[in-house]
Amino acid sequence: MHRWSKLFIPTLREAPADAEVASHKFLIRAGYIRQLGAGIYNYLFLGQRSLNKIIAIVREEMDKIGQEFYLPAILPKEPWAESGRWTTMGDNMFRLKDRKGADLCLGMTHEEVMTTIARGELRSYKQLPQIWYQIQTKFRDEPRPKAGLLRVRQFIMKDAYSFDINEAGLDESFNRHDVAYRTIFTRCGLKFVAVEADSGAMGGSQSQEFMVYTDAGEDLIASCPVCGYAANLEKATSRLDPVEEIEPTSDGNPELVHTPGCAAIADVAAFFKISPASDIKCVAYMAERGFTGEGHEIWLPVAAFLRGDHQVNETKLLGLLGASQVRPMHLEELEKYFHGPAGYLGPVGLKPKQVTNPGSSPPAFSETGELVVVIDRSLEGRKNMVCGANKLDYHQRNVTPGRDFTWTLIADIRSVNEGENCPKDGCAGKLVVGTAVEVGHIFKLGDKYTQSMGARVLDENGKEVAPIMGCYGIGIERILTAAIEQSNDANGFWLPVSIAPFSVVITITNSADTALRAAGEKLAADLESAGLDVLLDDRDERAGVKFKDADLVGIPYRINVGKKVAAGQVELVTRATSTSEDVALSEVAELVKKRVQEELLLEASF
RNA sequence: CGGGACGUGGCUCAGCCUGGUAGAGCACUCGCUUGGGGUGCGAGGGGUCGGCAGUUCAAAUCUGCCCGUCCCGACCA
Repeated sequence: MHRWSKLFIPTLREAPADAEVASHKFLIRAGYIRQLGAGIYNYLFLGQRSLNKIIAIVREEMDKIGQEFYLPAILPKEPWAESGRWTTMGDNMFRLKDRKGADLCLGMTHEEVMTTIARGELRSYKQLPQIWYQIQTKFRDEPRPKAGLLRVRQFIMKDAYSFDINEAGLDESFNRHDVAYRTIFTRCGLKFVAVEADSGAMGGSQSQEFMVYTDAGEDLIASCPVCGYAANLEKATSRLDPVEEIEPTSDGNPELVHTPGCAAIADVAAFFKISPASDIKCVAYMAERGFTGEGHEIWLPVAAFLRGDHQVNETKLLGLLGASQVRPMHLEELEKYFHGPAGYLGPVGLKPKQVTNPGSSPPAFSETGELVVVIDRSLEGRKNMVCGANKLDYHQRNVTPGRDFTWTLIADIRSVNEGENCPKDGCAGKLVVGTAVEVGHIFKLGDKYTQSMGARVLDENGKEVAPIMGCYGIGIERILTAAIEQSNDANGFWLPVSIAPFSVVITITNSADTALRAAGEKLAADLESAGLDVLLDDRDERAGVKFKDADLVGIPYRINVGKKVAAGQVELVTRATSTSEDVALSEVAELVKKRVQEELLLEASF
């Protein structure tokens, strides 16, 4: 029996000043967590209890498709050196040395270690497929931890890895995770959406994120309310309405125009009395692509051109270039590659590098040419546009892509905007953009790790092949955080029964009244023997204090044992709706049990 | 890593500009009181004012350096 009077549930009347989002404030006020350092938290009794319930659900569903391992959190350098990520992971990896001076790191993900196991043990296609998972603490030295448990430096992750002999097998493993994840998030009571996602610079053919819409989220999701299309903004596309071209002037050929002080898109549009959609904007980057033999970064100059009213999507650009990062060009670099100043950059007269391995990814570029010129698809077929002239205070008009300038690559490198047309054929929907929290991610890795680390099995023809992998993650704390974000009010929050630390709290309104105490004790025992997690609030506090605490800490049901007990009645309060109903003391245990079971069934009935 | 803010008892904050006894509310302890939405009264305990150095007769207060935390951006699951 859990008696509140004996437990450590340090509730706070006020939230710490540095808590911004609801989940952060309430996790602390409700005594779930306490901060130890930036992005480092102690999980107290209620918090740990809730996380344990989440973990139990994850484990139950994962056991249906895979096998649970437990890998170390402290890892030697070698596997990371083999995959190349010892270098490329950069500062996000916590690194340390042992007493002998050997390099170690704290695990931020476990592809390498899992691949080490596969390499050592798997020999035949007959041993495939394999799905291995673990529930483990991960460490990532986030540049900016924030929002309580939303972005932290130590967190619990369920990570799974699949090994298959071929693409069809990977499809199957991927789909099984898709189903498992949907079941897990549904059972946890989350209103989630599965979206197409970017698979990152490491490649991979398919990538899907599980998102919960909330203002506290850091990801932007574009979705179509008509057909259900949903994608991370890093990946989302749209169909653009055709742009009405402006009429050419004079002979229709590019013409230099003096445009003093027009360094911004808005200035240019106003000067020429055109829509920004008829202006070509230039964003100049230096992109990092790998390392030289000596370990120096290789930087590539890149000019990205797109419509004046569009924004560069750097994730798309990175993927296109096979680059690990981009940064804006410095002034002297602009001068070197464009021979012109910022605000007046344009594509005419540039010397683009050429792709030397067409059709391959990532692209390789010729030595000839000065920079990689990338233009967005939306410029294809356009004409008579305005762009910078690579000369201070001058623009050009009558510029037509293809006729007046060429490029290295043409691709979708822009971010969609709310209100643009859904990209699905025949769909008339308009995209909406919302913020969301990522609670899970599944994606097809391919053979990057098995290839580079030398994992090989024999296929049915006796030929050596590298198994292809999928990897699949769930952020345990983020499930709790997202659940709080989606269900809170001024007084606190309420969790789904499946992940709440307790299903029901029994509030003895006056602990000094021995009859009430006895009734509460008996009711708690009854509910407990009915299989429910019960918290008995037997503290010597005023009723108001107990009500406030009960509303705060996330427990979905409350039974008030008070003066109506004399008439054989108690009150059953449903936290989510703040509704109260009088129920016979003799029947309330059965009723609550029924409600709880119904809710669990509903959550499990996906 | 760039920009900004902050650091005073467990929490929320005042005091700092203009240097001179360290404060309030909440929380905590004890007593009484009250007993259905954070009761009321009284008496208490608790703070190297983030750290170090400097200026000064004297520093929470002024100066410098460092550390830490939060927010925006960059980055990232």
